[in-house]
Amino acid sequence: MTETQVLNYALNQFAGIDAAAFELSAPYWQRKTYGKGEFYNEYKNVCKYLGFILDGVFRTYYIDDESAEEKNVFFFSKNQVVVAYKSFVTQTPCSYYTESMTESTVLYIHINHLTELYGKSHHWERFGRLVAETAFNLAMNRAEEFMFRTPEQRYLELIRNHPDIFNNVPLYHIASYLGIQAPSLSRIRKRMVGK
Amino acid sequence: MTETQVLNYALNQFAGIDAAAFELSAPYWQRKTYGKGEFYNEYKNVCKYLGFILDGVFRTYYIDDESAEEKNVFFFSKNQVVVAYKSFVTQTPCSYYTESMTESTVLYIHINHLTELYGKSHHWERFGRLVAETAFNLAMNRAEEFMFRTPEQRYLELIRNHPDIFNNVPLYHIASYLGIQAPSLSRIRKRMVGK
DNA sequence: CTATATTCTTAACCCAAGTTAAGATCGTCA
DNA sequence: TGACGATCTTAACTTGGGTTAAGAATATAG
Repeated sequence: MTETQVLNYALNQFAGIDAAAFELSAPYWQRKTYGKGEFYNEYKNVCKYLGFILDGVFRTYYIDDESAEEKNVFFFSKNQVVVAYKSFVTQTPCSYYTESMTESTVLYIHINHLTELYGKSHHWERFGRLVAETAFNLAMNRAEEFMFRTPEQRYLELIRNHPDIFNNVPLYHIASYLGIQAPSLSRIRKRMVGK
Repeated sequence: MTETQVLNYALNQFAGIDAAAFELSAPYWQRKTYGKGEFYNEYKNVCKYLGFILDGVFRTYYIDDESAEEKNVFFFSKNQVVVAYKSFVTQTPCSYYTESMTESTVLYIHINHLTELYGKSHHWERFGRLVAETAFNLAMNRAEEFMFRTPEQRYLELIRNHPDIFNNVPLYHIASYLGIQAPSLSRIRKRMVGK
């Protein structure tokens, strides 16, 4: 299966993009590989591309002014869209950094081309709406994790729902994602051995 | 100014809905008043209406299975849209309760009518997109408050950004919204007197 | 204006996460 | 294999929120 076929299949699964609709977009997709630590988009940059991850893991993080600490906000992995959503849809500077945590491969499309596709086919409009809903769900899930769950519950849910991330990311990055310090995660893990 | 004019003006401000586009929607808007404690939408119900608050304050809350506690998720007040967004766009049962905290007046429209309007005018499509973006921003802001701010910082930002809510809602509801218990909020307030 | 309910604060104690620094473990590559 | 860097755990101590229950302040209604 070629990379283009992988993309076509994934877009079909995600938003019912059929062969004809995909054909419209074909000239616009570009391919890029990222080294470990390379940025997909940086703080204060406007995110101009929507990416589809063929392989690899990305993280979006915030740098706290006061503590100067990095706080992980989202992880994105294989067969998912990677984008700084708010920056992308409003074309305003981003508050976050999004970097590759591994060697990664991405197919990406420019916002102008995507906007063009919206006008050409309701399949692509549907895609746009589904990306918006996905972004909302991602943000809302994150809010709910913090509002309703303890760090220990968040840790267990991460393992259950995102084993791919848990297995490919150092624990100190996991801790940051869970909103706690590395020693706290160690204590949680130790506590849980008894259970 | 009639209530309809208020609505027209607000929709124009929010999404550039002009007189002609508003005219299309006019037959669909209905009016309802809510007593204190009355529900806009309940847990397990599908949210079928998008509301515009002419007057009053609503809260959306979650009931924690374990603690059986109510946890406030969002407040909605005058001149804002009130809706259980995820339930509304996916037409699936809601995880939350949304209730009126005061005597309130709402103009609301059924999802089927709104969908109809999407097809009739790009102004309404634009409105739909902006509601989606608003919902995303609301959820993302909430996630960011919990990921990056302390309870004290969240308290100060609530006062600064939403004085209308701060001034019209009992402190124990504020505490719940901030993700802490009432005694903790009291301690925070006490600490701050010195500053 | 008092009685009553609601809301807010306080106190005492507990517990989990933060902080800092040291040391253990793991991986990797020369 | 052995040494270095990266990652993970542990310890000791601090800090702030949770919990419970009591009491103070504030609204509201009769």
